[in-house]
Amino acid sequence: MNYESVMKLALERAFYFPSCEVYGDAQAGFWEYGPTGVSIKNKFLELWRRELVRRDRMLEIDGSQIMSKSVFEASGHLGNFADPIIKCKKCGSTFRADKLISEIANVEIPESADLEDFDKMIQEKDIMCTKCKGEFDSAKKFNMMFRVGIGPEDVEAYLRPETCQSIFVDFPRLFKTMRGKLPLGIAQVGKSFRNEIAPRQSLLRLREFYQAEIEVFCNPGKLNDLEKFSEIENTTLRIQISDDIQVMTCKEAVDKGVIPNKFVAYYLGLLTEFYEKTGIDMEKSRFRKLGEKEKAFYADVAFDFEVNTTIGWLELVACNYRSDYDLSSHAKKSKEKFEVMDNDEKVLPHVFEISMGIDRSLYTILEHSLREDKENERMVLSIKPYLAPTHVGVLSLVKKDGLLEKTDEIYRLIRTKFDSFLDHSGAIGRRYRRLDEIGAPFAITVDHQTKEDNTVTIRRRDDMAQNRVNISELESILAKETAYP
RNA sequence: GCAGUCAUAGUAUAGCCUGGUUAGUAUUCGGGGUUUCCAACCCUGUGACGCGGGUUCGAAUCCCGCUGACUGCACCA
Repeated sequence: MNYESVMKLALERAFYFPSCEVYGDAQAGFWEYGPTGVSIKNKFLELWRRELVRRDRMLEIDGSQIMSKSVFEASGHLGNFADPIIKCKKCGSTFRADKLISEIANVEIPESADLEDFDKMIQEKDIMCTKCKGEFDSAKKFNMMFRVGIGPEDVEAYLRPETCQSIFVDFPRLFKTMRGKLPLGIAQVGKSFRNEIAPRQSLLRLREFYQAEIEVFCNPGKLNDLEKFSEIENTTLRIQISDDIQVMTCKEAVDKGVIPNKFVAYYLGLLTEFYEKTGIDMEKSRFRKLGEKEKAFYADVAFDFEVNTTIGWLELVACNYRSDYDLSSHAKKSKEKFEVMDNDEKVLPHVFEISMGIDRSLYTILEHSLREDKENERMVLSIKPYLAPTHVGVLSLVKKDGLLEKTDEIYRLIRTKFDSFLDHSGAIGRRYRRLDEIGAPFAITVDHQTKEDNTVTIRRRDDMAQNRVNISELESILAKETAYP
């Protein structure tokens, strides 16, 4: 389905909707998850925990969203996460100072240069606004981080622009107290905040968004010395090489040098196995190796996991080999020790990061799962049962003849075990359609026969087929059908 | 941030040009009835002009500002 249909469903069924929408001064880039959206998000994260965190024995933490200024001085965000901008005094157009100067005067000034250097060059070269020939105001830094003031003294601090900084600063304590051994994965789910210039397209470009990040700390001398690589060596990856997407196993990718080492390949393999289980159409996915100019300021080698949607390729995960950039910066700034022992060797670990965009992943799952069943005139969200916001609808065929009471009884039996929805009102077909739209994989219907022999029908969402089972079997059937893979 | 288009119930829309209606329609949703296994039908009810200002006797309609959405450019750790 397309963006428009997903958006319509999201609004109608409370998957997600704009934040503060009753007020006129609501700002772009902030969206809320409704009950249906939260339910999918929780299940998606549970799958993530199972397939990555637990599988790989990672440690999960939950850090602060507000972090001190020093953190971002060390991480480089205060310096690098800001763009030098200049604004025309006359028409108000804003430009990237470094880009404009290189375009017009053909002089390269690094974006991290002092602001005075930009002003000087603009004066020297007599650069005017390209739109209205107006004069420029002096250059300013636009930092994408949200600044906050702590306490009555208004002490400078920032909302984190990525969740991983707490993982880095917590690393020494975690390694010691959790009896860490390299390679060690530390994971975190939470919100990050970026003051985007142009937030767009609901969940796809937010100012406040969810990340599920994993930082794997490793011995840089042992990137090809990884026993568990055998677990995924035959997992196939789809990797973009020049203009083609090539399909190859993790092992082949390493042997051919497409991926620099087993360590990186291992995690790209895990990630692939995870996304296969989310129901995203993997035929529409690719890993793309980023060029020098595209990479983040801290990344050595970077692969983006991207998925093709109706609005183009969407970056769902950034996989960055950050080397010792973060740990050495924090070590230097904090004067704490970040080296650890790896057997007899003292090393400052390198970091490989798997930074997942949750909101974008959820959108993609919705887009790839939503389909129109024209034959039966219905919209169906064919989402994996273990990700469905409602597992099962519990319906009475009619309200009278004691069926309502019987239905309530069955609902009470399963409501704490599954996400269940009780519905008595209206035509049975309408109630089935409603469940189809929010992706409930099953519907239990109580009919007259139920009173005679204690059986109910179970209807399957995807093919509308029904079969009759005894009430005593319900729990085990549903448990089996909605279980995580 | 720039440019263009746009903003009316939960959703999708009509009305705006040419100012005056009880703001229409479809669907959804609540209550009731009837039928009972795939959005049927009948009765009934709830529900909207993004926010702020201006013009006018009178503004959903005309004007200005703001906010948002969409598309393109720029940006994107």
